[in-house]
Amino acid sequence: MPAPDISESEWSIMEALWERAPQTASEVTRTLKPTMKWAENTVRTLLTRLVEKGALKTDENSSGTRTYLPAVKREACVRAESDSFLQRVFQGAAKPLLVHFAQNSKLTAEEVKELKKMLDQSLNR
Amino acid sequence: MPAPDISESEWSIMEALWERAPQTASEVTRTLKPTMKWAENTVRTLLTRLVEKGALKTDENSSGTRTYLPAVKREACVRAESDSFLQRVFQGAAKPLLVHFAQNSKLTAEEVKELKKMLDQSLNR
DNA sequence: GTCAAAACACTACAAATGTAGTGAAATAAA
DNA sequence: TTTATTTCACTACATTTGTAGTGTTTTGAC
Repeated sequence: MPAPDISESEWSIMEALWERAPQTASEVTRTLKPTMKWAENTVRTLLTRLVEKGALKTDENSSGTRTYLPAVKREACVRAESDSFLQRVFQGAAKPLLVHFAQNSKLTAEEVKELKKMLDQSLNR
Repeated sequence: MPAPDISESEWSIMEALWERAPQTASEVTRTLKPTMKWAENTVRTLLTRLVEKGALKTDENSSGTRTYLPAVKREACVRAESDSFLQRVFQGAAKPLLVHFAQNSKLTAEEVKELKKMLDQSLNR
């Protein structure tokens, strides 16, 4: 069960279902309506593809309608995407990546404090 | 000149040319030969596509052979890719991203020190 | 000048992605 | 039960990506 490849459009679907599951196709459509202006059939196609990829599972609910839910954990997908991004853009070097995002993000003092703590912890581990 | 979309294979080509430019198609092929085992024509196709996208420029060199060189700065592409990744996988929230990479990278004490400094600097700016 | 080697322009073609449309089947409403 | 609505399975189709092959044109080596 290696985390499947999830394309950009597909991520939106996954997020909706990681957020709340199970949902029917029309529920997902309504959930995403404000952000993405997709036809319902587009959402259905993406749902089907994600099931084929093994990223989602599907079920008939009591009333006979099909519902969808994640088959892979968000964490696993985030990890896979992150690794691939790290390789592709930063050639696997975490420090430059961290530098980039540290420099380009507006963080609050609070967040900076937390991050510094995390960094320290990452050392003796 | 918004940074063009550069696919995974294309990144390898770009890296070679950001590293050293200009290079002819065969030079790029030789440069990448150890890593990617691509036919020379594959490299040529990618070079052509990158020129079409505006990511590379091309020139006849004195001896009549065509040479390639970057038309966009690595920094700009890194930024574009990073932004899109940040949106897609972390919904635009830099802190979780930084937490993720801080936790999943083995950094040296030295690197941690530098990063903490960067974080501090990112504050008063 | 002839011929092999290198360079290049075109073409190829399958898989993945984005984005639906069509038509049948099931369900709810009248 | 006839009809309108919803759900779904299939099909569609243009782009992008990965990965070359073919065939022509140059060019460098005799």
